[in-house]
Amino acid sequence: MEKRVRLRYAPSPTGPQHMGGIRTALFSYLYAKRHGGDFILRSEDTDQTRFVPGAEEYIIESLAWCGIKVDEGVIAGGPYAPYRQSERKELGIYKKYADQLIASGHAYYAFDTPTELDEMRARLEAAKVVAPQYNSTVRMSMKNSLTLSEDEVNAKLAANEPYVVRLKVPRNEEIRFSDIIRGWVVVNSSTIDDKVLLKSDGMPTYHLAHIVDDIEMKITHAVRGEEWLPSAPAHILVYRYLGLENEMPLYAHLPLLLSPDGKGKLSKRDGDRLGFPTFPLNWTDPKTGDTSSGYREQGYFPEAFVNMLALMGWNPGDNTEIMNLEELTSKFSFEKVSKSGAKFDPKKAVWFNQQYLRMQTNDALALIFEKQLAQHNITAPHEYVVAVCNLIKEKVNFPQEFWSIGSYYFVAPTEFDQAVIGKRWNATTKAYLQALATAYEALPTFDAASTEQTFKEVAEAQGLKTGDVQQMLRVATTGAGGGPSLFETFNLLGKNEIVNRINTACTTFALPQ
RNA sequence: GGCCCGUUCGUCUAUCGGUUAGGACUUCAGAUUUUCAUUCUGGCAAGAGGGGUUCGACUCCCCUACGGGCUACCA
Repeated sequence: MEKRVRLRYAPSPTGPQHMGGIRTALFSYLYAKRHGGDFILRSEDTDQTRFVPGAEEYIIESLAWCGIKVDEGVIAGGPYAPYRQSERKELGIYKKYADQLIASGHAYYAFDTPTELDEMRARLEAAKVVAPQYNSTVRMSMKNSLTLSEDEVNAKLAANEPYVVRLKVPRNEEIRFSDIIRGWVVVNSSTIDDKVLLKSDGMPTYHLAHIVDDIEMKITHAVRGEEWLPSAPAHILVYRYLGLENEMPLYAHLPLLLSPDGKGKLSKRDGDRLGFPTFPLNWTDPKTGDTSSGYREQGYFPEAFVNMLALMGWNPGDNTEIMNLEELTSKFSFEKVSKSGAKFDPKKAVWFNQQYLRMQTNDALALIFEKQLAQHNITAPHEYVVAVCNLIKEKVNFPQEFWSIGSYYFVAPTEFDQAVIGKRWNATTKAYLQALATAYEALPTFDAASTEQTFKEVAEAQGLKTGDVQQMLRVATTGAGGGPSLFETFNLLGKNEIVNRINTACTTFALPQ
């Protein structure tokens, strides 16, 4: 029988998850759902010094916003609860596995103090050792259960002296494993250090914790960033020494998201510097009070964000680009994940949002616009707002641009495009607008067709080309030099409003000397 | 420095030994819109370099260069 596919996203709650983390979660989710399996959220809060309040809630809210449903995990609960490693420590499972490794001779106690470790590194560096680290050669000159007598070790343990448990990595052994994305990776064990498995505070490190939990939670595929590739061989060793190599999940190391200008992996600083969000949601640092911007607050549709993220390092194999979560799920596979890092392109992100904005119904957009209007104490009939959205949605990338581009549909403009006025406003155009106002006043029906017709007739009567006066008419009535169809706009605003605005412009705009 | 991973248009990518190397973003030009935006059409633009293997290499192998990651009692 096929094993049920189970993937987890296991972030450390040390701050907000940035878009790269969300992508890792997304790929895990897509694969799990593609194969009818489970998506689990686990909190890897083993570093108590770096714990940030609110970070866990943040990640849960981020996933929810993206439409990624958690089957089991923190908050959601499930058969393998608890899903927080700080709570799982109380179960004694990490210690149990560590003890097993010590018993089988694959791990050992180490009593070295931080100072002694620093001295060791300084010594190695001074001796120009190629790879200065706590390893098979160095450990024999350190304070641990390999160099101390059994009595000494027991005495230290009995005296509650602080200790860590380290993995006893063999010297000069070839470790090979198959990564779903990269294929065979071969590493010599001499390049790996004796990783700390259990810290002196009793907490496991990531190296032990994720393995124990992946086994306990029956995880079948472990998806994580490429930054974990160098320590993967050590993880293979742990599985091997635990006798669990056959139950080991398949690893998939994802290529990294890179900075747009090619300086390393994508970071919050890149976003600040280049002006785009790196987080899914706004985040306010509880310590400093600084707020980092998020895609949601920037006006991105979650579907656009997810779509954009999915296409960074993955493609469906054809030229399809616009895909919702269901389509992504039906097409996802690790075979189509690329091996190389992907530079993030903020412009393409904007393009994705534009695509999704246009897919929205006018009704849905009106609901968004109405919230903005309410902030300006404006209420308008829903049908009217729907009609306005229909006109202006082709001109924006984000919903929040609605107000800045379309406020004149609700209030008379107070600011006018001075560049156009400087170029077009003169006695001739003024006379034209005055005549047009009079003609509009007399119109029995005031719709797009009739206002356009009249606009042309009056121009012709005055011997003017429509091109000479059209933009001035737009500025006089909307304040802006460009915009949606002018006569459709007139149709919405109505005769009185338009005539008033033209007259106001004629009396307030100063003629050039 | 050491170790690991990678390398197709400026960017994201398709190609799984034989293609005029395709698409998208960006950009440019034209058309439409009596403006702007949209839309449409078209253009510019790529296999890092050097060796092999092969009838044939972007595709397989090696070296070099470049890029990235890791090198904590952080994940």
